[in-house]
Amino acid sequence: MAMRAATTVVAATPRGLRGLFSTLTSTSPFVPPPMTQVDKPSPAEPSTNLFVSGLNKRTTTDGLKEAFSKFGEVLNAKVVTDRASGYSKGFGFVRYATLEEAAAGIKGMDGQFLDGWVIFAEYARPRPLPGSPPPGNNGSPYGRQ
DNA sequence: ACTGAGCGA
Repeated sequence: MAMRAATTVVAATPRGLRGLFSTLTSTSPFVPPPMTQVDKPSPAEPSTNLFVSGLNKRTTTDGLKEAFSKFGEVLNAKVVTDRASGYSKGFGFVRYATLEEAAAGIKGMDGQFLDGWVIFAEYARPRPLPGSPPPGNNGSPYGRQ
C-alpha cells in the first residue's frame, strides 16, 4: 500500500490579494462623515446691511425697498444689476436703520414670495469701504528681507 | 438670452 501522495495541494490562497483588500477595506472606502460641522453655518454677522437673493430678474430697487419697508425703515435698497447690460443679477441689498429692524426684515421677508419668486434675506457680508487700501504688494516679502 | 444659491458702481 503506497497510495499516498499529494496530500497538501490546496491551501494556495493568494494572500497577496487578501492583504491588499484588507488594506483597502481598512481605509474606509465609504469615508464615514465625521459631522464636525453642525452648528456653524451662520450666514453672517448681524448688521443693518441685508443681502437679499432669489429676486426675480425684473425686481427693481424700488420693489425691493417697498417689500422690506413693511418690517422696518429701509434707509437704502439696491438691486445689483449689470451695468453693461442693465439687467438685474437676481440679488440686492437692503439697509435698515437698526439691527432689530434688519432682523425683523429678515424674519419677515426671508422665504417669502416677491414677484413670484421665493426670496432669501440674510445679513450682508462686511464690504470694504471705498477708500480702503487696494491689494498691493503689501504682504509679499519680495525685494529684500 | 436674462435660463439662479448668488454679496454691490
